[in-house]
Amino acid sequence: MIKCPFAGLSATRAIINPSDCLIFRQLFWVEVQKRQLKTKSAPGIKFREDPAGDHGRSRRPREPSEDKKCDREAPSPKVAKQTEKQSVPLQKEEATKSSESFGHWSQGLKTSMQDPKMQVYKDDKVVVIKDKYPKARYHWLVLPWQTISSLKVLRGEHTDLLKHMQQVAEQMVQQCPHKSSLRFRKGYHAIPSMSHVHLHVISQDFDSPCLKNKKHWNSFTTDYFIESHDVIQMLETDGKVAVTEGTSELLKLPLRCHMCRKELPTIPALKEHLKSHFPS
DNA sequence: GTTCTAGAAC
DNA sequence: GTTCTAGAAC
Repeated sequence: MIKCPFAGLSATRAIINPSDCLIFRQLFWVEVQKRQLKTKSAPGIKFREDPAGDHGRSRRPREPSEDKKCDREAPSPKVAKQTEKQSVPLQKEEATKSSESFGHWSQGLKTSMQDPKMQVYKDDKVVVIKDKYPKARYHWLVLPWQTISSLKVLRGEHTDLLKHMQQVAEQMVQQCPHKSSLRFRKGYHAIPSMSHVHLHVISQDFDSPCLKNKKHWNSFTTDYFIESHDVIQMLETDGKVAVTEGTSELLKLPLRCHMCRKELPTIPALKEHLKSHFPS
């Protein structure tokens, strides 16, 4: 049995065949639309201002449990709220086996994807969570339940799974209330910091206080970001994903606007420049 | 991945 | 003097 992720839809369903999944998904998308429209402030989405006005620059001792989420509120449980532990299909047990690996920061996605409060969509193959530190107005991660550490271990047999991830990613775009005014990209970081394969679905405004440095910027605006379509194509033609040597050097490139290619000297200057392309 | 901070850049 | 970055630590 799997629990419906919506507070307002508390009925449980057993996912026993694909048509059940479809019904479940339809309920999901309807609910997401309703809730996003209800909570949205038109026309643009404003990030909450840092109450201290210092954008996290204040110096104070770090507490282990602290989780500032780059000066924003905690991820809203509005979209997907679950109060009961659910059974998770496929390889959860396998992932849980190595419990000590969950402690390290690089394993954080494995923890987040299992957290019902983080999940905005799930089916028998994948789960979608909001990026904990979104680098744009909309930034989701699509993750397979199957434990796949990185692009390096992907083989031809994973092609269908990656196609499904891309399909779900596109559904996330389509349910976005601002899809007509924003451009989205779907892709993978060539050399991700976090373990567990994850597909980024990110709006191209890059309007976020969590976008703070050159690495953030270049990881989404250079070839460090590999289109989902290209990864799938590599798997189909070569049976593996080739990451070009020297890709990590792309992170050090000068800051360049992804819209007009103008080079900007600093992150603050870049952010100011982006306002001309994406007025709030 | 993020936070923190020394020191570079202005 | 302040702003900003880069790299260590986590």
